[in-house]
Amino acid sequence: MAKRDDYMDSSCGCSNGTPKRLVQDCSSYAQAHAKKKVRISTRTEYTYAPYHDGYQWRKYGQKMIRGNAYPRCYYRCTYHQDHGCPATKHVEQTNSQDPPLFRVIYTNEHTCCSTHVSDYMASSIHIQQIADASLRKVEVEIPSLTHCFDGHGLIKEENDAIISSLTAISDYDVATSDGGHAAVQEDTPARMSRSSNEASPSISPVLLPASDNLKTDFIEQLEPQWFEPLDLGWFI
DNA sequence: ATTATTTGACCCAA
DNA sequence: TTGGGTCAAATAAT
Repeated sequence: MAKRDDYMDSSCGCSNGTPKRLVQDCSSYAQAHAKKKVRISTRTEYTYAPYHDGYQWRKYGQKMIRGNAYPRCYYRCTYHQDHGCPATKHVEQTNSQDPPLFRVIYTNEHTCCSTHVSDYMASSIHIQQIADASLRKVEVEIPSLTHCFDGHGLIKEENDAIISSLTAISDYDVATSDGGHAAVQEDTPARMSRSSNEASPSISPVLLPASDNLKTDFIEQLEPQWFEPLDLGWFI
């Protein structure tokens, strides 16, 4: 097995193209350790979905950090061994709210561009974050509504409608930004990925038109705390 | 059987 | 000596 410093010599050639989030700190700095041969880029993000950033990660450790209530989990790129990708990330929960907010510290850029998902998929993952966060918040505040309709839940259906409508909006953006090559009605990798995610709600393959009313209602129901970490600027 | 995760041990900089 | 980061054997999941 490669020693821990072996991959530090790799160059960081490609941008990772992760979905937009609240980026608190984005910096490059020379490590204090003299034996490190390259500058190591790091950035810290806060997100409600630390495990869905468009890349595949493998956990290699977990540690309780002094002064923290929650453990820090260590992940490296799944293709670390195959392609020598140097990207790693640390994930730690920052509070006990519902949904909990996570701090994610990314170290090094991906060099395994084969793992890089399209902006389309990243955007879809972003939509999923918004919908899931919205669903969890409503379930906490109005738990009785989640038991409507034989347990399938009114809220879940609303959630699916939100996802469908937001996806339609996103699809329109993609279709108009890539010269019309995006096939809105086809099953996309993003949609297939979502359907295979056990934590994700099911999504109808039939896309609903993006309703201005729904869009407006959705935005009005969101409190400012949901805008900032999820960066809804692109949506508004 | 293969792949991913868990977790105690180890390394090393501060 | 301490604490953060990583290793690697054991275990779990697929």
